[in-house]
Amino acid sequence: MTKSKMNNLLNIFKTLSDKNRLRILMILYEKELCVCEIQEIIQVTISTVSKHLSILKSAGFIEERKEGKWVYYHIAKNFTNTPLREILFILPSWLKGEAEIEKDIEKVKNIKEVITCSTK
Amino acid sequence: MTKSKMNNLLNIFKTLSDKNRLRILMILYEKELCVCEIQEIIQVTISTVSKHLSILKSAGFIEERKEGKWVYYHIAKNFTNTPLREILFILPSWLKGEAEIEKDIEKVKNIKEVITCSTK
DNA sequence: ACTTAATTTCGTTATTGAACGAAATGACAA
DNA sequence: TTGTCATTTCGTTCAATAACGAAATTAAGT
Repeated sequence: MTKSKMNNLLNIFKTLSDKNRLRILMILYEKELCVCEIQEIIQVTISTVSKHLSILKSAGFIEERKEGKWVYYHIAKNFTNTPLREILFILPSWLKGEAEIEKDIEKVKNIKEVITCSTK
Repeated sequence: MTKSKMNNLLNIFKTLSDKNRLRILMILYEKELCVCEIQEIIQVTISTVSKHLSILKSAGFIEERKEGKWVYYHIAKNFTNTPLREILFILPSWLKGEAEIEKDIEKVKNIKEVITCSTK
């Protein structure tokens, strides 16, 4: 059963109506990251990060890739619909220069190559 | 005190996260309408319509024009920021063909030229 | 199998937001 | 100024959602 355009669009807007989800999207534009790395940057509990990721994923914004113990998330490459594709394309331009986002991106760059979530 | 890009964008997405507000926007693309005409179409109480309109207005999506006893609302012509302008431009294409929206638009076309809110 | 680490799920709490009806406000006409 | 109609504001109720910690799940490595 296919969702209506209306419900799909509402789901997209609701997904984007949370600051931490926008922050997560913006850091994923920079680099594919695992849950614990995202938690390092966003600074909420791991369960909250996981919940945000599941919301972003079910709306089609991000995709996951499992590798060993880790689950990596990246911006979606396969788009399920037009609004999603167009928003993913334009979103970074809307938040460019925002101080909080720039800080997060800076943190992404300082994340070590080898994952060391528990031995941070 | 200027709002941050982040808060502005969040406000835009929150404003668009409600079905009745999307319906109101879509009928206003068709034609400038007063509060009671919008109520006729959307079918919620007048106070609820008024609340939605104030939210749409404060986010910059619509503007008002007072004429006698009536307050007419139309899609904004003066944009306060980039995301707003771009979304207002593209939104109709995202909801084109949606059954519920088409029905609302049909109702707009059948609204009489002379306003007769109380003598409907 | 057993332990450890990463992630998800569950149950709870606190906040936000949509809807309603009633009361208040604003504008015009008699 | 009084009455009427359009709209907004206020107070309340109910549903949705973000956050947390604890428990459950999943995947290696020993």
